[in-house]
Amino acid sequence: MRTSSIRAIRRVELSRAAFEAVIRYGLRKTTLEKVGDIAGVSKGVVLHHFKDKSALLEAVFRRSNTLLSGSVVELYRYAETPYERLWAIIVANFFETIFNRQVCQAWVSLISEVPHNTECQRVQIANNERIRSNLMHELKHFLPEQEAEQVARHLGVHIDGIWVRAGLLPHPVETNMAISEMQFAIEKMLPFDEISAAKHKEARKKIEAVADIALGSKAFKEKFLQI
Amino acid sequence: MRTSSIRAIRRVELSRAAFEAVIRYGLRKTTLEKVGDIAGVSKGVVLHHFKDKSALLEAVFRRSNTLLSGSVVELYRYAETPYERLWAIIVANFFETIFNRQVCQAWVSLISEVPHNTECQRVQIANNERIRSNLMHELKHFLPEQEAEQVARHLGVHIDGIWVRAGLLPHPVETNMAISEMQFAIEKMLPFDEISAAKHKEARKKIEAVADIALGSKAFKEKFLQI
DNA sequence: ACAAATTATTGTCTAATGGTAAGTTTTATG
DNA sequence: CATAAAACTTACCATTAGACAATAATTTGT
Repeated sequence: MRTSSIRAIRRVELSRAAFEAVIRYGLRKTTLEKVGDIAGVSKGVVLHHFKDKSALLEAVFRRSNTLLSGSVVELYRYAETPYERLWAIIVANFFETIFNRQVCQAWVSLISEVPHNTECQRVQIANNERIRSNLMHELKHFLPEQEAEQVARHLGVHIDGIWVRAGLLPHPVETNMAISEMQFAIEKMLPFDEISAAKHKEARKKIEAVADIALGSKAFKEKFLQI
Repeated sequence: MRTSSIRAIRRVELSRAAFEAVIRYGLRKTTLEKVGDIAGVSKGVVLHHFKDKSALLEAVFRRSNTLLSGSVVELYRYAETPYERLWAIIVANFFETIFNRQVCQAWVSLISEVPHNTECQRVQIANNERIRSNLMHELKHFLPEQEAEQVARHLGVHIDGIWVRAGLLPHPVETNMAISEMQFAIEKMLPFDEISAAKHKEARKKIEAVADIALGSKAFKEKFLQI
């Protein structure tokens, strides 16, 4: 059916517009009319496709999380060892396309919706759990189960922390800076000898190179910016 | 003059009411009228004392940060060694009075104001910088300058991360859990032998005991809940 | 190809909200 | 007590979220 496809397209257009509105005006000053203006339609259309403002924000929230998890999945495809997969998770979470001042600011604005919106809560928890489980899967190769769990939780929380900081600080946080802070934690928390240090270094380098091609490609960006 | 003191009292009452409103309804559903209701005054009074809604939220933001830094300062008074001062910073940031689901949720809601409100930004940055500098001061006793800086930044960011998680998760995050997660990071990032391990353990224990008395006291709570 | 049904879109209406401005009461001070 | 300043109230306006009905476009069944 094309009807449902049109509906799907409109919903995507509108949540993109809402995302843009949150970036431009902040959550509190984002109105349905401004969202409509950005999307080039009237306010009524927005409410035709989304039950209410909360439902729209839910969609925006889900959209930005899909962006993130999509990047991880994409980079994962090129990672061949536990070292590389670990770095794929880190690098994907801080790649410029999604980790930049605007997106982080929007994310910081949007999470304020979580405490009083169970659907956003669900999305957020699923997202945390996914990253934790991804990390856990790789860390088991380097650490005993119990310690791997602690490190996985630590790294997951720390990713959130860096994102919040990036959204709150007035100056942009460099991708390289963020990844290096994660590396600092990994070096302290994983067993490090000359061999593993070299493997980590190599893995980070390879994954960063792959990311520029895989996540930076026009094809991937378009796939993402449209869906 | 008593006039200005009345004004000061009202501003405190109103920002407390606004804080309560954010906890109850979430930032987006917090209206000036609801704030007035909680404070037992009409909406006009709120706007008489605060230029507009942004100014009110700024005050709420500043108030919650004062709560936090006040706890650190208070606990610091009882800490006598670098170990104890380090743990005072950690424990103060996660003491039940300020680290609980409601307050964390309110904090998560309020930080969405930061990106588009320079005054909130100023407060937030000052707060981050204060904690970083506090940590740095103690960590210099355990690590060389450069590494101490990295660890200080890491711990500071991680505190934010735990706060965000506590605000986003549907179940409460235990004080003990949060502090133990910080301890995990400290154990990994500071030099640990039998002697220092014992000193850390002792310091944490002492400071936690002191916190129950110093921060849990009725006098301190009243001083805080009123000012 | 065409009528019926479904879907997209717009415009209108209401209640609630942020904010203003004018007016009233209370308080401080000479 | 008089007067000025501050605290507070009320009435009001523009904007907003959201409901709803009317209209245009599009798909589907025949």
